Amino acid sequence: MAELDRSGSKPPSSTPDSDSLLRRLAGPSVNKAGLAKDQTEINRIIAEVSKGSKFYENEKRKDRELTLRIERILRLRDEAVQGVDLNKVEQGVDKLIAQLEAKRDLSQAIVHVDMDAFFASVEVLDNPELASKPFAVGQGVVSTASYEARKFGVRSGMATFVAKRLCPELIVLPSHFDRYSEMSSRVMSIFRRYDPTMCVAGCDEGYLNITRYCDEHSISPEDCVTQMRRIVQEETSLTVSAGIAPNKMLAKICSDKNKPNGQFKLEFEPEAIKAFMHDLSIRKVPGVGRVNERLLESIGIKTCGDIFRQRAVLSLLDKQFGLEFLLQAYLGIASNVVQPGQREERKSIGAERTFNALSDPAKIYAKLEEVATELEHDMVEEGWTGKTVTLKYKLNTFEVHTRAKSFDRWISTRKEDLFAIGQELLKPELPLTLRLIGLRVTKLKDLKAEAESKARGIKRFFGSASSTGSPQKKRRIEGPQADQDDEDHDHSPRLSQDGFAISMPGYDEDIETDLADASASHGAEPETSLYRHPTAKPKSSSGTPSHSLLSTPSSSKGPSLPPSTSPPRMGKHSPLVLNDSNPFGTSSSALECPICSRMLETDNDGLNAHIDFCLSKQAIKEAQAASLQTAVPSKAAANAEERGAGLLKYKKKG
DNA sequence: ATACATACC
DNA sequence: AACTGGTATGTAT
Repeated sequence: MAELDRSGSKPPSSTPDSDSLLRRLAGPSVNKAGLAKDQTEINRIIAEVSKGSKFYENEKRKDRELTLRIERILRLRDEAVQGVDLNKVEQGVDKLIAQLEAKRDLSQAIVHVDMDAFFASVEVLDNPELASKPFAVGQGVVSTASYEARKFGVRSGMATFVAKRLCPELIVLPSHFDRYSEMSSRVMSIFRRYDPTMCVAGCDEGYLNITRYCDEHSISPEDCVTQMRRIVQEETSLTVSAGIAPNKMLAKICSDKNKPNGQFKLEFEPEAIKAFMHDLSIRKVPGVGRVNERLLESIGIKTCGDIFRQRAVLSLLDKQFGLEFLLQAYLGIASNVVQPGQREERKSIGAERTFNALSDPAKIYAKLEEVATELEHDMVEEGWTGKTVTLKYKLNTFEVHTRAKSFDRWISTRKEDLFAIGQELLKPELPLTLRLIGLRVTKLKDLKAEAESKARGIKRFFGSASSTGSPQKKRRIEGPQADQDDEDHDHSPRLSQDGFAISMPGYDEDIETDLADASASHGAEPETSLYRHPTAKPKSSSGTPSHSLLSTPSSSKGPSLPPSTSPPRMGKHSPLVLNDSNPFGTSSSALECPICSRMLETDNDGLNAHIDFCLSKQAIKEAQAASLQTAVPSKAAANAEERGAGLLKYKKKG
């Protein structure tokens, strides 16, 4: 039954257990450093262990679909090539190549740093006995395997029961996210000594531009990185690998070259770079995963050098492969812009949870509510709202589906409302057996930025010019959309700033018990219900400035909407009784905050700082309060629909 | 606008 | 038995 498909060029007939399926099952991070066992043997064991499981069947399905897709592409290619002068096509591509080449910039020294087996290394710090033992971090799924475990074929992303089969001695540890987070911050702060504007890419990686540091310290990039890695090891006992190259893509590929505890510098010469890329597996290019690897392989592309050889076909199939992206990979050209991830770049926020398959709607809704609670927490904590809610669910067969709904108002972030929207999306699908449910909000609006700009406005109103030198306003020109990067097609991951999911057990807020009908819970919610999450941390006030507005959408991005907002409801206490005769005077001892009316032992600067803080909290609350009236109607409508006895009922299954 | 797939850590 | 979670992006319709 397990006949391997050894044909190179013809459409592979997807035998069960085809080569590609075995590779698929082996997980995304084969090709990673450190294996000893024969990979085909490993693949065999993995397939054997997974056989018959739902997961396995789903992988088989996806593999079949991929095979069909390849057949389609090959047909497309054969048609496209008909009666075409391939030389002409190549000439066209060569022009494009020349244009790309002209953009090559070798002036910046970019470093990609990557901590070695990060979670595992931290575990060793906390329990040295683990060193030299095969172990893995992560419960159901391996997050990180120790190098010892990797020798057995244990990989991140692998189910732990499979890993156990590959390595019966394997020790499986739970994750300790707080520890990783702490160590991550410590290491990152060392990196920042070399480039204060470094870009953190997940909890164990980052990009630095060390050009300036090297200039100022008259040190070579290699020595700089050697020193940096040594300091990390001295100060944290963690090891880091690094790649040094003229851009982010190359640096990332290079950091993998001498993986545990090593570094690699690429020559800053076009010829050296092209030679480096020429024999490199296409799979090493960030953005080319297993699927694209197989797609490209089907048209004869395994290495980056092959991109050039097949440029005519790629040009004809530009739509499916992305010619320019691949040519840049072939040339080793990519962005060298290194910036800290910007808050305003965030595109979505969500939460999801996997559980043992459930069919009972009540239980499914309970899970949905958990997820809504978690999402509310994150959205409030981080100050976001948005306009589109997407429900995601995974059947017990591992098939994934999504259902989305957009609003023309900013949605409420109350868990009851998120839950109601999710319920509305899920209900019509219902008789289902699910193993995962999730909610995600997109079309975001940054309530913190808004709050702060509001704070600025109010401050101005109070005349607190405070020339005496209150906290520098980081004036940041927003007017003319300053140049923007003219070529930062950044394909590199821009992952969560702190890198960690907050899915820790223990903060589950009380789950309200209205599973069936969320409408019960809102009507007369006292305003104070918005004041949950009193755990506001004072850190927030330092953030970035920005512009105004809240709630009503009008133009979703318009920078300068007039604050049609009601002035902060400081109402009751508004009289700003500052000090006797000198309302805006400089130094005084006891000042009353006009917002929260607390008496503060501070001077004017201190008061201003406090007002900033107070207003930003206040504005967030108001924004959320304002949006409360928003999403609710949709739910009301949904209820109306249901009650409306069959006028417009959702299609019920079965 | 929505659904789905792919990728990355 | 058992196969994550969060975010971004591209493509098709």
